[in-house]
Amino acid sequence: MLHLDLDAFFAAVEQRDKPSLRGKPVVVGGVGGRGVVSTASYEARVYGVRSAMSTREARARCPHAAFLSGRFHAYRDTSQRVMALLRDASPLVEPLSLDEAFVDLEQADLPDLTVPTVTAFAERLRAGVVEVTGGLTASVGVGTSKFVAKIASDLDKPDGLVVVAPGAELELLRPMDVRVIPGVGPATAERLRRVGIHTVADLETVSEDEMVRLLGKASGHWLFQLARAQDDRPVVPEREAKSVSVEGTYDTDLTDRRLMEGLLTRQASDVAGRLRKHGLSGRTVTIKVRLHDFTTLSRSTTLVSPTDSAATIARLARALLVDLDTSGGVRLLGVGVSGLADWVQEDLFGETGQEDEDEVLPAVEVPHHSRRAWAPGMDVVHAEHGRGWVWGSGRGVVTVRFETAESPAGPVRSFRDDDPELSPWQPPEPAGAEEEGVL
DNA sequence: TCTGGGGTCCTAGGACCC
DNA sequence: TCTGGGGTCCTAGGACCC
Repeated sequence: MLHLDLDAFFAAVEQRDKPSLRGKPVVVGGVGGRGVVSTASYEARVYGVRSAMSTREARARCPHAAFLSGRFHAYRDTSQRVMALLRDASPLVEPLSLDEAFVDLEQADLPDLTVPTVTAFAERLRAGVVEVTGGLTASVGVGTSKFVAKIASDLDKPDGLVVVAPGAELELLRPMDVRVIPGVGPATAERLRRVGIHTVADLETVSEDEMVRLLGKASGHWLFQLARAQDDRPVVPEREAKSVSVEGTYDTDLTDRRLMEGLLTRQASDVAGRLRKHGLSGRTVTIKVRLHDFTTLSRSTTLVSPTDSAATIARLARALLVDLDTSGGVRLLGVGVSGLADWVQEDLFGETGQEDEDEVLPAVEVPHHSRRAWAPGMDVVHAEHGRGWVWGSGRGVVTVRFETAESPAGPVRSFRDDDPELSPWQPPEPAGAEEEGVL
């Protein structure tokens, strides 16, 4: 297995494209008041600038660095060249991000997998990266598993190569801090530290039961394996997306609910656009709200069938916000869709492809249907309170959320599902296409 | 005015069904 | 009136990765 990692990728692309930045500290990341560092060039790292550090702190540490917000099309373009190079070398390539990938060497066209052979192969790949990227360097690790290859690629950065010979894995790992293990972050490391586990060697002395008690089922079993360098995960070239989301942190905390609703509406529209672009739709809509004190809340709701409609996602997102107390101020808002399907729901509301975000659904009274299957999020109804939409149903009760002029996600009322006051809104056409109870 | 944005995976509790 | 399990789906939160 081979793991390749492009060195200080975003910053390196900037230095490649702007010669004046070469040899100088470059920081790519959020440049706003609440930005964080995405990548620091090695020149900036000398001053202690690190990924995930606030840009404010990075500026304090290295005021003369160039602070850039990033050009993602350039990064994507460069990444694609590297991935194409890797796929030339082996059909089994698994990109982990724009700057990282695993390559299955068993599928590469190599005479054998001895250390000298894979070393020469890896050096050719590294030279290839410099060539196709116009001068970027990569660090590469090779080992008998993903785990070992990934750790190896980290050992001689930047522009390095480490090949771990079969059988040498544990000797290499044992003295290392548990934090080197992918999946062991600050919280897990702290839990382990409290019971006196600092190194992989320490970890190896813990029984599997003990590990599960300490870290839970999945992590416990997994870490027990990794402590023994046991990892047979295959290279998975294509993964299906499981969610699509958009979020934003604002320079000053939000307090205006109408503004929050407007921002969620915009984000919903962005999410819907990305869903459509990839031919996806999803059933679960989630909002994320980070309060002024960094408390992070999420609220979600699941539709009967998947949607890619900006109006539907926006409506649900705004309604999910209603129950949250945001009076202390909100620093982040986000909208996501999960439960993805690779098909799109028949256009229930007769909406056209280019729906209007602030579209007002036509009010059409239709005869009352008793014992109808009310579909949360999908059924729009009329009652004396105005137009509303079904928020939940079951046990003969339908909950309706009404849209009012003051609030797009207004008051909630419950009805018996045969309440004559409820009349479902239905698309004006097509005639004869009525599907009673089926949504 | 510490603390981004886009993701994945796991856990735990409750509803619901058989 | 008291008392089963197992499985699945949903929601909320949290850890983690790049």
